[in-house]
Amino acid sequence: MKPNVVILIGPTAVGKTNISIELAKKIDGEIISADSMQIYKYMDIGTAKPLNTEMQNIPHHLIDIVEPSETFTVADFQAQAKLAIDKITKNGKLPIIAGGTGLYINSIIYDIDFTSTISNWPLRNHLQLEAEKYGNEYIHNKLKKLDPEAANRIHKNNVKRVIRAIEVIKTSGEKIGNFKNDPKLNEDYNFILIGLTRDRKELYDRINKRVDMMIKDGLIEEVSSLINEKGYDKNLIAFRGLGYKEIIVYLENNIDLEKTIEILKRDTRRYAKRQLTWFRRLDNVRWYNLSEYISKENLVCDIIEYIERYLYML
RNA sequence: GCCCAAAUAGCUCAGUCGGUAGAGCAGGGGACUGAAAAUCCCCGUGUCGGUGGUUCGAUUCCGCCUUUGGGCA
Repeated sequence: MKPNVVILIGPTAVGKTNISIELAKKIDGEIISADSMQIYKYMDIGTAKPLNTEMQNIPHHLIDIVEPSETFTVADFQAQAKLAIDKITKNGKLPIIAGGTGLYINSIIYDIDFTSTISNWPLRNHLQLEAEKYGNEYIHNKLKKLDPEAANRIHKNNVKRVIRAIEVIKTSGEKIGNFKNDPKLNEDYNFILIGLTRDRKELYDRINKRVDMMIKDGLIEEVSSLINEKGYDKNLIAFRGLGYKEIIVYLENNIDLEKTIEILKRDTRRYAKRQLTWFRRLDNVRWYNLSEYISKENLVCDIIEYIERYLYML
């Protein structure tokens, strides 16, 4: 008997946190966060982490698990999420993976093997410098010689991915996989995919309001305390997240706060759009448009009905 | 009340020596296998304020009207 796993996806600010907790209460579930920023400790306001009061005693996994200075990757997420699924299942509970990081979701629902393609930061940095020195074309040509298919697929300006493709073939001898042509589903679990969305205008409205709330709740103080009091390097990968990178620029350059807030709102809107693009592509997702629901209760009822029907059919 | 200027994409504006128009921003679509809240690619038809006139032809020139700035009373 394969474990059942509910996967709850949707763009930022759609209302995932709230729905996931309501759902968990009703179906005796535990939540696994699939969020590349909420894994970091001390980054609370900017990542819109659920408050303890919001969680209502529902266990949450993979939140606050590493320091901002630590590196954490999809591979780490995949390994830990799978452990969490097994643990929750063993306890007789239903795992609910909820989050907006598309790559993390893919790492669970598709059978992606990360064991042989380790990362090599010195090589990455070296290639990065080469790209800056000799141009994007230069390292793209380099990839063309090593892995023509990957070079064909990856745009030359997407330096980050060109570098990763070179890294993979150099460290493992294997070519980087092609998700598109080979989407093998992970057969170890039964996935029930649930997508949350809203009318675009309403979603953007919620994003704008949430950014205003974050500022009111002390986002600026959070960022400055991480850097000035806790002493974290402002160049950390963790601080490339939304809300952190914009506020760091603001604190350093003394630019207009209104302007900073506008940029943060815009960047968050664009992020939500990218998330929707990512999730739209997944098959077998049951979508719910929250703009069409009058109450949260109705929505949760519908979702539960769908889950039950799904499990019954197995 | 009089004089001057402006009115063009959602916004800010450019432009057409008369042959129905293009930038930035906003916005939209897409890609995605160890940084992913990252990274990257593609997308511009709009009664050129309204209405008459001149003209083969007006968004462009002229008149009037409307609105918005500014100035003079």
